[in-house]
Amino acid sequence: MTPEELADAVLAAVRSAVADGVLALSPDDLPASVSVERPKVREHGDYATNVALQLARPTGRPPREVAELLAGRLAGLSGVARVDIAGPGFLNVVLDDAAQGEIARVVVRSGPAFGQGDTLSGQRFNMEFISANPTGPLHLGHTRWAAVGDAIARVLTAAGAEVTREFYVNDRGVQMDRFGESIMAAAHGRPVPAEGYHGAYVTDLAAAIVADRPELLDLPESAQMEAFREEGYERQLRQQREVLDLFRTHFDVWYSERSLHSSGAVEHGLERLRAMGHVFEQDGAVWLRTTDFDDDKDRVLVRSNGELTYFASDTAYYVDKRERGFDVCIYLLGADHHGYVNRLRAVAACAGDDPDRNIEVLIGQLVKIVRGGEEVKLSKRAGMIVTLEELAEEVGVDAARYSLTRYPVDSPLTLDIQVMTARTNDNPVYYVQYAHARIASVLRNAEELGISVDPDAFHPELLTHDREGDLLGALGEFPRVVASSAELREPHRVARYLEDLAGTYHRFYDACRVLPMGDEPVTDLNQARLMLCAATRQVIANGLDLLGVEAPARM
RNA sequence: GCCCCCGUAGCUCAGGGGAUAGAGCACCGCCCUCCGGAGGCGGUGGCGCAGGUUCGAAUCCUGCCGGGGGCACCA
Repeated sequence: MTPEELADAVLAAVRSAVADGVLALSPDDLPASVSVERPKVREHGDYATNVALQLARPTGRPPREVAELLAGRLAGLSGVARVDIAGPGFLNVVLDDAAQGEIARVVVRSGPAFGQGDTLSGQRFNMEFISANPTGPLHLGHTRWAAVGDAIARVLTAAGAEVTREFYVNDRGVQMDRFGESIMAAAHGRPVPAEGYHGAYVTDLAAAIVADRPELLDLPESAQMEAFREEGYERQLRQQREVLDLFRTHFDVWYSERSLHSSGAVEHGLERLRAMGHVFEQDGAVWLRTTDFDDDKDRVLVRSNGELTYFASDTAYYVDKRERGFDVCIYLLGADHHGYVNRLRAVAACAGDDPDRNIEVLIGQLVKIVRGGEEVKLSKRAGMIVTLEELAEEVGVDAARYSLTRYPVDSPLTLDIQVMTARTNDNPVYYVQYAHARIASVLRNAEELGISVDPDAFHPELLTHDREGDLLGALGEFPRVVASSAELREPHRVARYLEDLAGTYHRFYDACRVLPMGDEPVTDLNQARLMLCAATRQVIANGLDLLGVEAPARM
């Protein structure tokens, strides 16, 4: 019996108690769902629910009395061995061994689909992240968003949502000209302007462009700058895409800011806001009255010199996303952009949307990187940057993605390159992958012995050992971990769960012999434990996949 | 000045109102007669402070203290 099935059964018990008149509860107070959780302490049963405590107030009865009413109804369920009332009114449910062991069969039968749910089905999400300027390589901060944004998208998809990953290309604005000027200067061997881009990549870019198109050097100054700018743009964007592909982060849409302007989307967006009545003119500029919706100050859309602001693009872009049919627009931004939260939410409100539903701005704290405890300084302007590419090469894509997704994004992060490459318990990705490889090895050995994983020849009631029960319980948690990770946009929960699961497996493995020893005959218990191994392997693989990390059969 | 994030074990961090607050590292002591020791077992040790809400608070609210980040007709 899975926890979800038990939760449904508990709810049914509540409903029947109300229908029979033993529990006085108005329909409004009937809970939509009940919480069933895995207690931390074994003595508290396989599952515990606090419904009785929650129903005490609306029914006007002491919690333990409510608990007793429900306990009787639950005890009769098939698969339930015992129901205890504990503490203030918890219901502690003990499953019979067969009902608990069934989870292994469910997992193996479901395969890669185990853990997927439908809590978000029917909802369309636009997940925008990274959105870097195409003026340089992706750096460490982008790397965090690449890993986390992609993992959020995966988790949302697993919860049934339809997700589009989108990268907004900031290919408009003065930084593009600075970029072009920088490349042009480097191409001529001149010093790059102070306001320009100074990384070594600029010199490389200039050399590559000149090698391919030497005729650019003969163009007049301003045409030349534009030519270098456009060449640099195209190459830099391509480089970003290639590196992201390598990092297993694939975008569905690369949305150019220029196209937003050339398509008329900006005018259209502004018209929309004007129609909603939140646009006004003052001091020769056009403003959006975001203060109508909790922003600190109103924001300029069109400067007094007639130029559109970056904010105007953002605004039109949001309107455009919604018109493309997305229910929820998620933005993943760095902490240095936290001031944008209120104004973006205000944009949604100005467009007539619900800022609590149609837009979500997730703020990620910054990443610091150290090497053996010594900080590696980041400065894009000075050219001393740690790029996504370098990090992935140095520590590997798996270690980088895992290390970046195992923490909540709202906590600042310090990563030690030495730890990320360590093949020890310091490095959780190895701990989890090792568990997977270890199981794969057992499964290989089983195959050589002619023992197959067969859900039809499985005796769940034989899994009676405490360590087996722990493992089965942990496997049953996975779908809810996925659902809550999706709901909260917190994929790190999956990582933490996997670490816990790996530990639970190692303890099981240590206590329970899976395969027959020597030339002993193959027993049903061997088969049952093998099924448990196969189920655990499946869940680890499914979980790692949600993080974009590989599940190796050998290491 | 205003806004955001963070204060949990010696260190790095988990803990979306629940029962005895967890993990890894570090330190001490154990476990190789066969399935991967990249593993397992045991020990030491903690919620910044003060109120409030609740049957119940690390978790929610308020204030304070301490640390980090941010305020634009920049992009």
